[in-house]
Amino acid sequence: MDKRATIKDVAEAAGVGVATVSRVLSGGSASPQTRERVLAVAAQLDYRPSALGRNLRQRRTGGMGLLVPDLTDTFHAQLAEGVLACARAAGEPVVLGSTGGDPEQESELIGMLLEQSVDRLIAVPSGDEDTWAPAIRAGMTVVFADRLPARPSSDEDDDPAARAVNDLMLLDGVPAGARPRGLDVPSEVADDRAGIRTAVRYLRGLGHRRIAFLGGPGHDRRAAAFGAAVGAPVDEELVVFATGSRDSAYAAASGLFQSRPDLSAVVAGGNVLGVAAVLAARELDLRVPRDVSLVMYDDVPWAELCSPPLTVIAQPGRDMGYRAAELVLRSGGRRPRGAVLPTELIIRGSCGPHRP
Amino acid sequence: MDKRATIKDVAEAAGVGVATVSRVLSGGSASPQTRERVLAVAAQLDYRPSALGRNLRQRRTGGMGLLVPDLTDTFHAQLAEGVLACARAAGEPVVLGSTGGDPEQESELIGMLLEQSVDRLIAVPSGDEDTWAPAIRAGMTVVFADRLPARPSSDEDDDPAARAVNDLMLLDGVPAGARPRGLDVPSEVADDRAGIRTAVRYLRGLGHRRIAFLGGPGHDRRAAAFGAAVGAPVDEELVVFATGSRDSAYAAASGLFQSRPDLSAVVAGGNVLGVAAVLAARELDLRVPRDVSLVMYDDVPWAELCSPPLTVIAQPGRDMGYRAAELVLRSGGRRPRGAVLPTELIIRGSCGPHRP
DNA sequence: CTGAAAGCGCTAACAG
DNA sequence: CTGTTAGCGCTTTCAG
Repeated sequence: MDKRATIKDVAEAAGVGVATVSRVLSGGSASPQTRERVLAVAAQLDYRPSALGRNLRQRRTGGMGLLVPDLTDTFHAQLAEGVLACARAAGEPVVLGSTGGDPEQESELIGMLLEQSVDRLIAVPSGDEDTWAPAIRAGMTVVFADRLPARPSSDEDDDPAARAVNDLMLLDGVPAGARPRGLDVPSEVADDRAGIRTAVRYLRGLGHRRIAFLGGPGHDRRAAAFGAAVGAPVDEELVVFATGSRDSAYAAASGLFQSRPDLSAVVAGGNVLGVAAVLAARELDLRVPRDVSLVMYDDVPWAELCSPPLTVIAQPGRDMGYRAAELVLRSGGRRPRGAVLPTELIIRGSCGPHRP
Repeated sequence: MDKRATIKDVAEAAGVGVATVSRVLSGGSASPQTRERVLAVAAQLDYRPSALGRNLRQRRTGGMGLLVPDLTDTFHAQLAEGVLACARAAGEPVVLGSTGGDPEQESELIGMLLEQSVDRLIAVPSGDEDTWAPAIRAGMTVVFADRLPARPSSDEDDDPAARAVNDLMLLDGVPAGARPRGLDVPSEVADDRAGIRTAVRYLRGLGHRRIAFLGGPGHDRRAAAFGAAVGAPVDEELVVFATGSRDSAYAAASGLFQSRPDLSAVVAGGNVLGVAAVLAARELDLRVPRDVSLVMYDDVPWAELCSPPLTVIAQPGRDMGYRAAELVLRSGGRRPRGAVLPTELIIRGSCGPHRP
């Protein structure tokens, strides 16, 4: 009752060799006669092939790893649900890790996955390309979701021109592999350029001129898109970044509102920043949308909870995860580049006309 | 560059036997001299022991499985983060599965974990004890979190008296193992009896008499606690259950408000039901808290987003997950029974005095 | 079409 | 203290 039947048990009970059992169970050739008998015995013994044996033999674990910064960020949870749905359909296990947005923890988790011989990995990356190079080199099939790793800081400083080019390509969703010295990794990301542009245009149409962007780690593409959407010259003070924690997000939002009372609208780069903005505004007695209009990235179930309900830039988190999983599973054939998924501006009640 | 070094490589390079390498790396005895050499070579070769080999040898996979109904339920995400934090600290992998609240999918995932020889499992169960018996029988170490599996339906129907007793014991957090014919599984759950009682008393103190309970799958204990808190006779119409989807939650809330316009307060058994209640109330032009007071289970980051901010029964989701992981990892020694964790009523703005 | 045999990388006896 | 050896359960040549 405690120990499971092995392939050997089945072979003996069916009066065949283990190889035959293996073939039958993995769809190899066998006479209908034998096949039936083996299948019957296997069912009878409630035999389940051990992934352990198979994995060792094939020198790789099936399934995939999934690394996200923080599951309590509802968007990441949606993405994870998508990955899990695809994995479940494929009968494959998913090894999950939460990095807390910390490149170091990310590295450690990659190491752990390597140790487990998990050679397929979906990640919402926190570290830069240097963090990810080892994983690629180790032969892992990785797919990035939601965002791409930043370029190593040394490059940024050394070569601002290259960085600018890179940012532009980033915006267009050009895969890193096509970028100079980048990683060759497919990815599933949202069309941030279009998403942000639509939002900014919408706010402009409402009469807003001083629009701020409130971002978090990994929102560089969105910030760049914001810059492009508002057009030069960008008021740098209106682009602020938090560091990842909810407290930091709140502080950043609060600081923004206080230092720039002239702003009339803000675009939050993610749902965590969105709630931070609402809370900070409320604390400062700024009414949404009367005093300040707000558009938040991510359509989450509780966006409507706010009154008025939040206008959002929806991105298909679940699809993104599902597609990333499909991609990483198809590592056999030609590797598609991944895709840039559409966003949608869902207008609810958190934006109003500019009141001078 | 592509293939990793094996223990054999290290042994050869260090001029020792593989057993010695194994010993050194797992803290066995070895002369300082040898130990140092082995360590040096291992580092030099960037050797990482393969979990595959070890697992097969030990006929078990390290780490643990984690099964939750739905990650986009923020409480489950918090719980998962707790589990991941503990696992990360222990360097153990976590295989995650999302059941969608469906016992059948749950069974399949258990089967998948069995196939992977993952013999430690933390679960927020959806199926009843019959669903879980196979896992236990198979020798898995399981720990339940947040809730316990329901008793099989046959028992319920056959023996209402036993069911009543069981409910009471459930309320007191008596582990299933101590209940007649129950599963012997440790668990980490919140003190629902106290949590609900505190909330009901609070509402009573505000003058509310017609208080409803809005529950979802797995909220039986909370419903029972609610019954106990309001005292007999319980108005059965004021206790309603949704089936798991957000739509169902909304429908249940909406139906409740419409069928019983006399109710003045509702206790939502989880955050999903909480937002459903807010949305349904808003749709029916019921103001919170003027027309209806609301207390929601789960303190989530966005509870304050609502205006007024939601009064909640907080339960330590992260701790719950962390503790469950500790418990399942300590499967070697004596197995503690788990614990009933405290809840806290956090009063914000969604409850007001009863206005007749 | 089928069986025997050789390992995958590792640990746990068992000798030396 | 250390090396040799025997598998863990499975897939995959390679003969038959």
